[in-house]
Amino acid sequence: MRLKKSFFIRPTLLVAKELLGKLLVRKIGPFDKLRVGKTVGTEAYIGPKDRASHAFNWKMTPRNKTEYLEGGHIYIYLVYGMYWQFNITTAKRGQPECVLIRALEAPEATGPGKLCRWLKLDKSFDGEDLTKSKKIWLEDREVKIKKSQIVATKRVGIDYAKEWAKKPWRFYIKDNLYVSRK
DNA sequence: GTACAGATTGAG
DNA sequence: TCAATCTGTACT
Repeated sequence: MRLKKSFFIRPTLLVAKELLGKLLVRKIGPFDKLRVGKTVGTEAYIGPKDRASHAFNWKMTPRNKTEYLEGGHIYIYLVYGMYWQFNITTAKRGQPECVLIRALEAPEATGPGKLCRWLKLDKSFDGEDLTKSKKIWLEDREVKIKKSQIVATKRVGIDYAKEWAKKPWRFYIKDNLYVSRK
């Protein structure tokens, strides 16, 4: 069952945690080639107060404007000139908050950059509505992830954000092989 | 117009 | 440890 708008329009930290264990479904190309992966790692970005967020201090640029969309949309952007980052917006329209999908349970998708390459996601998906799209969406599962299975640590690659870099806003499923980095 | 850092990755 | 690689942003 596809996740509805009401799932995403909730506190970002809660959405980040509850996205763990959900299925990301992607249909590719004219023949609807199917790629499905369980979400096993996420990070929350809560602009405008979060220094690590692109929308810190209400900053809005052509790049990050989709982060201001209503919960349930895709915010995708290029980092380091070569990797796409797949984010899902949360909260109400005008609130620049989102969840970065860092890890799927798929051997081809180790890391957020490779994840997008595997799913063939790029700028054309920026602003896509996950609750309506025919190409990509999230599905609920019978199996719920227990609280004790969720690990919270600091986020990756944002040391410049000083005290915000220490916030335990990265969530992943304990002992999952596809989460570990290096 | 120019300069430069960055929500990463894989090779060495 | 470090380079690849390029967009957005902040400068001049």
